[in-house]
Amino acid sequence: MELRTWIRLLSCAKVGEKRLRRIFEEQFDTTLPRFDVMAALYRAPEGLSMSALSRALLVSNGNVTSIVRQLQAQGLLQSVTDPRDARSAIVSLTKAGRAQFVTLAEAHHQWIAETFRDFPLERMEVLLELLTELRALLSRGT
Amino acid sequence: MELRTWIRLLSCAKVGEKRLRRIFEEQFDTTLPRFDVMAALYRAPEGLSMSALSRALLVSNGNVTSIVRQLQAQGLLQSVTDPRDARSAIVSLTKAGRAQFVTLAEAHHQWIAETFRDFPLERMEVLLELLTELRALLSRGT
DNA sequence: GGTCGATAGTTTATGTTTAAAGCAAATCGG
DNA sequence: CCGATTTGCTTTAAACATAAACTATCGACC
Repeated sequence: MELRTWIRLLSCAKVGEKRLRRIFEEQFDTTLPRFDVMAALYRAPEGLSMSALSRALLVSNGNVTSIVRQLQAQGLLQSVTDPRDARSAIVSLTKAGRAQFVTLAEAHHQWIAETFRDFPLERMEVLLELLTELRALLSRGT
Repeated sequence: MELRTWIRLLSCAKVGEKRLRRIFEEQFDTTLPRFDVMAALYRAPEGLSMSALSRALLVSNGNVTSIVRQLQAQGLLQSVTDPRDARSAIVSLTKAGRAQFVTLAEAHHQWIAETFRDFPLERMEVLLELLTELRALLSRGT
């Protein structure tokens, strides 16, 4: 039963990500990881270091490097050296990046609203609580 | 709230997969996708076509090609042309593949048992049910 | 039989992801 | 002040993943 629950959770994540990837790809010619980076930066207007980004997104450091580079090439984010620490870069969204993110977030939200439309609110509350509990167990001993 | 639930679900999947990947990598020098392929084949002793595999695992056709090739190179699975249809290959685990899978599945099960140890059974039941319901919504209109 | 569309797989181009190795700057212990 | 370690980030190699283009076969219809 634990196995079934785990597999079902993975399946939900996979199906949903597939859908979202397609939306971002078809409608906006971008990808989910790029959206994730932009979302993290949108929540941190003062910017984030590469390490902070990689921690926030649960991806490796090298991975962030390449995604940031692409977004930077598109002019969606900027990177400046931290005056306190010459090793560290502070990455933040540009004006264009914020505008682009708002558009993407809108589509994201719309997909979520539509998908969860028929999911009763009180069940959603229970689900959120159970997932929170599960994540605590999963993160145990990290 | 729907957004938070969705994000939390993704987070659970990501953290868990990270753990599992590490276990498979460190202890058995293999990967999660290979395990997934082997699991699907273990459940189908008579074998599966490439298309059936890719449908079962929710991954693209070309992706299955490369993973199968690697497992084949390790002698863990075999591929024969379907006598009914020369286009189609029937892939199945070898004896060595089944033995290897049993070992991997054991480690997998152990990780799940340990992770979910403190998750009360009746909550687990509710979680499984909610995830099942959610997956139905996610798969809607595929 | 011969053509035409559909199906099964592979290949290719692009992108994501990790671990590990490497580099440069910061920090710490003497 | 100065070597040793740590920390922040990039690079590299290998694996995974997709979509799109391609090859080969099958089936159906004439």
